[in-house]
Amino acid sequence: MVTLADVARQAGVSSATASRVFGRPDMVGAETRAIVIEAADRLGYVANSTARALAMGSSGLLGLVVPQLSSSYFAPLISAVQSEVERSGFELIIVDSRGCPESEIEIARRLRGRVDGIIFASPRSPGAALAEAARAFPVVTVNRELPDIDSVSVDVIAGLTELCELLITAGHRTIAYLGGPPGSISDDGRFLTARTVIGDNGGEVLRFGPVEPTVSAGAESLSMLQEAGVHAVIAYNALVAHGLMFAAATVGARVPDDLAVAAVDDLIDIGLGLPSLTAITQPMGEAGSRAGRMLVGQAARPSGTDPDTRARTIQHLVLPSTLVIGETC
Amino acid sequence: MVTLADVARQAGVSSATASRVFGRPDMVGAETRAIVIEAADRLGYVANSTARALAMGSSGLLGLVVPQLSSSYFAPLISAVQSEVERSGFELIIVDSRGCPESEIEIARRLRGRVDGIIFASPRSPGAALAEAARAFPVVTVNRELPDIDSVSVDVIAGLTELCELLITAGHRTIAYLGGPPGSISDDGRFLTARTVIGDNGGEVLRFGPVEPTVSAGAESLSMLQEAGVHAVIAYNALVAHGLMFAAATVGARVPDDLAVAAVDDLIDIGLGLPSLTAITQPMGEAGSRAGRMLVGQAARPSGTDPDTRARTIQHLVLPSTLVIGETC
DNA sequence: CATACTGATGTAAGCGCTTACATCAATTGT
DNA sequence: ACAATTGATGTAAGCGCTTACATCAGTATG
Repeated sequence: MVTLADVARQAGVSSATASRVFGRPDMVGAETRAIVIEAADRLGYVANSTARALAMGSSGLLGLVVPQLSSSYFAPLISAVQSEVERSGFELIIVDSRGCPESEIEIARRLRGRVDGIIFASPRSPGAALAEAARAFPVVTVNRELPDIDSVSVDVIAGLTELCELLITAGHRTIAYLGGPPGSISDDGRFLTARTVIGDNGGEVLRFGPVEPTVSAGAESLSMLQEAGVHAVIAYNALVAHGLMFAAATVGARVPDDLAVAAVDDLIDIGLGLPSLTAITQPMGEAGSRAGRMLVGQAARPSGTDPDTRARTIQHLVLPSTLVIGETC
Repeated sequence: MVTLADVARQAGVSSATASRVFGRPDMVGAETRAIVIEAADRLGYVANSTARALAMGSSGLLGLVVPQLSSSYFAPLISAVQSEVERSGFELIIVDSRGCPESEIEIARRLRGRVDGIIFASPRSPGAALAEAARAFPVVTVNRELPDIDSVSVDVIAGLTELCELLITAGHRTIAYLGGPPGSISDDGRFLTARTVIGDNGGEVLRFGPVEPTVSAGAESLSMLQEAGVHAVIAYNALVAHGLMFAAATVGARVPDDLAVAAVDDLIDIGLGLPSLTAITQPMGEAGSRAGRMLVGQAARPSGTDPDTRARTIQHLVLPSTLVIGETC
């Protein structure tokens, strides 16, 4: 392993100068700089970022904790966070909590002292545990607002409200909400919003599910809805909505005439030639890059500054979701 | 930030003892150990893994470079690598190379000196660049065999051969290969294998595509195949196969009678009530855990040992793929 | 009872890097 | 021509941890 000292010796300068060549090139004479660089890559020098991290008091690593890595919901977020973070010269370490609240905080413990900050995407842990993880440590949450932690959330509620009003305007009074796997805070919120908005307009919401996030689960749910006599459904997920539509096509039910279909996301267009889906689009990529920027902002702040300066205002950024009106309702 | 020294002072021991309490608990008297631990969590001590890494000469971090994070192909691999690596007390840092060969090696440069080893999943970079990245540094490749680098690959060729024979046996002589995005080494390999096997049996392979990995792209490809008059197709991807089948159903073509369909993977079952797909299943999870284990094995080997001991034999592990015969051919 | 051994703890020297401070030559101003 | 300023470089003190080695008491052995 070739070290800075080796490079310095080879170049005939002190290790301080060698260090400066990489860290603050403008502090070094152009000539010396060239010699050092030349020496460095003759020797194949690669900076040891561990040592650098220790000396500088920060690792240049940021953490991103997601409930599920292979989820198309988080994919654009992960990708955006990664770009944003790399743009600022940080490295990203992504950890999959497997949707388990305990492992979220366990991960936070392990990551602390190794990374300069953490983003929790849609965390399921108790707020207190998260707050604890965030004390005196840069943390940003996504889709979860906690009093003392910066956050960026996507306001599905607004889009959902709009959607409910659309359905009401279209004459629907009984509307099904086909919900997702239990344990999701957002799922409850969505149902409640739908119930409130629709209730305020003299309608009624029936909650169905939970169903798995798959096309077949959606397809299988159709009979359930038909038996209940509903003619409008809000599916928590586009895959499920597609399943419903596919099953409807199979049994000869027309969309939207016999069944109006809408979804809370539009993650996937499997392109079966089905009518275009009315769905609430969530700007997860945008959320990711905002969260990334916030975290970089916190982490870059030199930790030595006095408490007053450090006591920044907590930011809660809320991004609007968009209702995209398709042919399905 | 509370350090080991703080804990030691609080506990009234030397920092060496405090260190040992965490690193080699059995070297410390039971009583002292209790006192130190007590002090540590009264103070809320979290070990600084950067410092530990520097002192011990290894970071406890491993890297995994994938061409696409949000790919269902790599999802089981990523997940398995993560489990394996965590089981061994390492942390995993996952980086998305966005399928770009240059960024693969750029990432390798950045990661080096920060992690103890790297897994490249289906790398597209030139072999020389990878070999360079792996010199005197633990590296494992997945789905790419290079002379000096440990690897684990999934032998799609074997399954594909079996598949071709199946099609030949079923009486097909002209078979379409519907290929994926360009630049994939494996895509070429698959086509060539198919051509060889089928050619050896007096058949002929027509290459179509490239098509995108989506259901709609598959659906749109049907007419192309029909015009060419083929009655058997090997799709590089299950989504595409599903699209073909869906389109076939739409135009009244029967599967497998009018068109035999097979796919090289079975990543997704969108469950449209279509006949079960004949496909080659790739054990990506297994590949991931094997690769993880290999890398841990390399990385755990103390780097100080003499060259003779270090010169281990290069391992190339090949996992068999399985041909799962469904109803589509 | 002196000697050798054992096990627990302390001392201090790094790990490879950054950076405040000191140094020194080359400029600049008067 | 001399002090003051500037810019480039060297010196050395850490960053928080691990660990080889020294130390020291307590036990076992002759």
